[in-house]
Amino acid sequence: MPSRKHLPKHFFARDADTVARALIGTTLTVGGVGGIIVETESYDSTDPASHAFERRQTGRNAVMFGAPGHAYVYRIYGMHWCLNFVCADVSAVLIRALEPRLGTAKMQARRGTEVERLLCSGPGRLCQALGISDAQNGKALTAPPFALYRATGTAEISVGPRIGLTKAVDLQRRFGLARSPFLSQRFPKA
DNA sequence: CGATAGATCGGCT
DNA sequence: GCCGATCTATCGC
Repeated sequence: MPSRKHLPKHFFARDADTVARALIGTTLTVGGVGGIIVETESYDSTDPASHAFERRQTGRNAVMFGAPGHAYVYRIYGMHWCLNFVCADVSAVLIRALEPRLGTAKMQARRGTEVERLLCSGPGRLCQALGISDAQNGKALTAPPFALYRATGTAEISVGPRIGLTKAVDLQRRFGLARSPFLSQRFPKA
């Protein structure tokens, strides 16, 4: 386990853009398995791509209307899970990629590959590697099985358009650790 | 390398 | 009915 400080609950009680950027370089573990967050995306209620656009509450997105600092997990394309952190004012941050650090053997077994680059580089892969499913939906990020540890230093952050969307495709709400080999995709040049 | 197809199903209109 | 905050395999250059 990293001997670093846990992120406090109020870390998440800010707008999603701020939290998405601040999360780069922090360490996430679930049941002791995880690594360094290298890629995130932000979604808020003004964003047509958000599940909670215009604060429309549905059965699926209910957790986004609760307190910040909780996990919002949903199924996508009928077969993958995506992990989000709920932030202030009905917003959320999608966790898109980790640099694997802890429990890599377990991640390899769950993912069915030895290739480190393919363990947590993408929101669906990351959930499979960490054992995330709807069982974690609504759980607090400040208590087991979750653990989040503060970043050690500053890092150069890349910013660009988000991945896989058909709405609001030009918003610059994807954040990444610059030049990390564990990004789900490269960031566009300038 | 980029483009494309297929898998697969819950949530929402 | 339609479609998606994805992934993998496969095809073409």
